[in-house]
Amino acid sequence: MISKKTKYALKALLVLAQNFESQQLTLITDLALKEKLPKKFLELILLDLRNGGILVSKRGKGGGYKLAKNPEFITIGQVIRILEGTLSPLPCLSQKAYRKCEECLNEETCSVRAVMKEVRDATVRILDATSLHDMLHRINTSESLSYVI
Amino acid sequence: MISKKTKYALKALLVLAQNFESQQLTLITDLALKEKLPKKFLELILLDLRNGGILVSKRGKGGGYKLAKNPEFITIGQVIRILEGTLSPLPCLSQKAYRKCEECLNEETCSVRAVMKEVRDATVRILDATSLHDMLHRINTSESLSYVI
DNA sequence: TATTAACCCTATTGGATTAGTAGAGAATAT
DNA sequence: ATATTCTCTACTAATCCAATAGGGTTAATA
Repeated sequence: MISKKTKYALKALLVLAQNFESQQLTLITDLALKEKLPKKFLELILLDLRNGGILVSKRGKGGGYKLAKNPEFITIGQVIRILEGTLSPLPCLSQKAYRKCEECLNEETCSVRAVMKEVRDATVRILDATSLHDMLHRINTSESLSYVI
Repeated sequence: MISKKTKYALKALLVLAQNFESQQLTLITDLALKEKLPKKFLELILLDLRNGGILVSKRGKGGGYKLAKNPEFITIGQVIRILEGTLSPLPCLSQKAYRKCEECLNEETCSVRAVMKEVRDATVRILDATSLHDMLHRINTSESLSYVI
């Protein structure tokens, strides 16, 4: 399960991706209202995304947030890594946040690890290949909505 | 991330899968010792697996645990569903434990859900296709250990 | 330069979940 | 009987999650 934090982040980022062309800054308040997200909580999330290099902000009157780069170059994988720390189902599989499993005798021959590595690889393949731009587009293209068919 | 509970369960099940041919019962104590798992905690896990239909037990002297069916017919997906409740990254995608996302306006057009559905489908595809028997076999077959190459 | 708008940062909190531990109870073989 | 072994309920400490609170800092503008 991904956390609400991550889900809220993605919802807010999609709004910012829609606004990207305009070059304008968007207020936290507006993001919170538009997506029905708790404002103070969203503040923390946006701060994480900013520190993660995905957003840029401007303080003071006339301030706000916008994407740090084109929505085509921001992937869901990046976002989840910032907010969840990793995409891996086991700590011993994470690139970013590797930790040894203390009860594991031999990582090379651990078959739990081997299967979970397949899962991680499949997940990474999807999430690092899907950008905010892709997601925006996907809403309106029925062929990708397999659950509708 | 999968919980330690699930990881411990898989480790114990793999030992039981190895012992399956013998038709013999295995003691909780032996499973705990062999895989270095906390015994009392493992007791609870095995109970869950038994209630989930994956193990059968016998009490009293000469008692113990064994698999309820052939290791070929026990998948990692089943095990994770018993211990984690679901394989889905979002509650609104779970078959077994569906819950609506309260802040979500329209499930049909939610692109977060659409991407996560891809992840869930890929995960399910792997985990429901991998049995305990597969895992045991995989330890000794180098072609599946992609990280060795 | 005072005001106001907006993000920034730290701390706190209530509740849930995780990862166990404790101990008595029930079944079974000998 | 009694050893043994699983069963069941309860408890606990630590951590994480999902917020909320409130003051601090920055910047525009009148």
